[in-house]
Amino acid sequence: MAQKKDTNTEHIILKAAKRVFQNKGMDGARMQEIADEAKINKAMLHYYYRSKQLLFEAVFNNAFMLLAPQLNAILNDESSVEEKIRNFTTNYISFISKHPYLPTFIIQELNRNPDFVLKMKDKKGFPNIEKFKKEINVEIQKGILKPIKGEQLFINIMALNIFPFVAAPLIKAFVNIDDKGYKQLVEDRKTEVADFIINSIKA
Amino acid sequence: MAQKKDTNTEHIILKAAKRVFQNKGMDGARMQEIADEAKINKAMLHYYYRSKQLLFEAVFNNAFMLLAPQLNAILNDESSVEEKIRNFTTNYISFISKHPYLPTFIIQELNRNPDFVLKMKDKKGFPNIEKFKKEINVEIQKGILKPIKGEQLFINIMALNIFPFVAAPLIKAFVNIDDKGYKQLVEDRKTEVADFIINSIKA
DNA sequence: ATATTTGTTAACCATATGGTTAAACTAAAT
DNA sequence: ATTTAGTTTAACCATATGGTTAACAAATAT
Repeated sequence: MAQKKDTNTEHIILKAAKRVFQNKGMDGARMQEIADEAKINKAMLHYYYRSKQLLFEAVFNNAFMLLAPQLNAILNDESSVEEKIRNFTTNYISFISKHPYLPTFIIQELNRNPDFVLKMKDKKGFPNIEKFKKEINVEIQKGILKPIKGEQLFINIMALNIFPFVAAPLIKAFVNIDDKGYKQLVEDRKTEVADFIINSIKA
Repeated sequence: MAQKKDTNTEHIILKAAKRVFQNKGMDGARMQEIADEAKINKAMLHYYYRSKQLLFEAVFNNAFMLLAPQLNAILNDESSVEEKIRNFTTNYISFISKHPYLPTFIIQELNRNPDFVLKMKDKKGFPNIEKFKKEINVEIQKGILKPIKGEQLFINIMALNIFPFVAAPLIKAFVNIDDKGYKQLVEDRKTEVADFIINSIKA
């Protein structure tokens, strides 16, 4: 029996699909374009992934599973809240700078199909906020932090870190900067954002 | 001569197109679906708007021109920075709660076609950040605010206000709340977000 | 060696889709 | 009443698109 060489063609397809789905989204992506990108016959896409939907889901799961550990870093880490925020902010911005498509892609497709996230919730490794909430409350009790709800703080951290990537074109226009200026601005945020948050919540 | 009744059919089409484009985006939207939504013949869409692209642009400009004045409120208002942030946060969250599709739609389509924002920049009423930056610097000089770059503060304000709407499905999953809980959470943010920002920047 | 399974391609198919056309309809102007 | 110009519809068209098929090539098992 000939063994599947899944490492080769199948992976080439996935990488090509990633590039195309990232840029065009599910609706805008074309199977032919993915085939061209992978430099193979269009039939191969169906041979390995059956349908556009399944190929898309492979790409989406892949993207989501890349992002989830980043969030778990802040949620399940053992350090103090301040340390966690500083570490997360630097790491996350570095990480996304290398994969700038990721947050936009995930958010866009979840808006298109909100049920999608329910499938994710079941999988282990899906970010859970409970431990983080407890730690916030402990530090509030200790007088280290001002009172704030863990949910709201978590959303604020996400917002300040992720939004600049999701809204990049809008920000470039409003702040009136080119790609270089934008890159610098994002780089500055690695420390700016952490300071901004810590300033706000420290008692 | 029969007079154009542009107010009627043309407007019905635009409203239907708005609903469909909001939910499906340019790529996911179908002309037939818009026609069905408007309860008219598909040919009418082309009669009044020539092409899908032009109909889409009508919807997009409409949406953008609805959002722009909201941002100008904070950028060109005469009150103190703290007042501006408090007013903007309450008003903006109220406004978007009534049009929850708006930010997602605009951001999604700008990512699909970043050149689009360049056309917007020329139009008068396009948000400009310069006055806001000066006012920040003045209040920093006066010792009212801690040092912060106007651009970064502006991005932070945008992020904290807009992100929860753009990433609604993600947030609902992470924070593990239903629609009702999400609504309450957003309602709370009308004051939470302003406090969070002010806490951070006040000297 | 050869049968068998797996990988790959070109050609094809059904349907969806944006867009067009020509004719019918409506209502005001003459 | 008839002309005139805008409005609306059904039918149509060309092309794009996701997906399939059948034949062929390559690898593996017997």
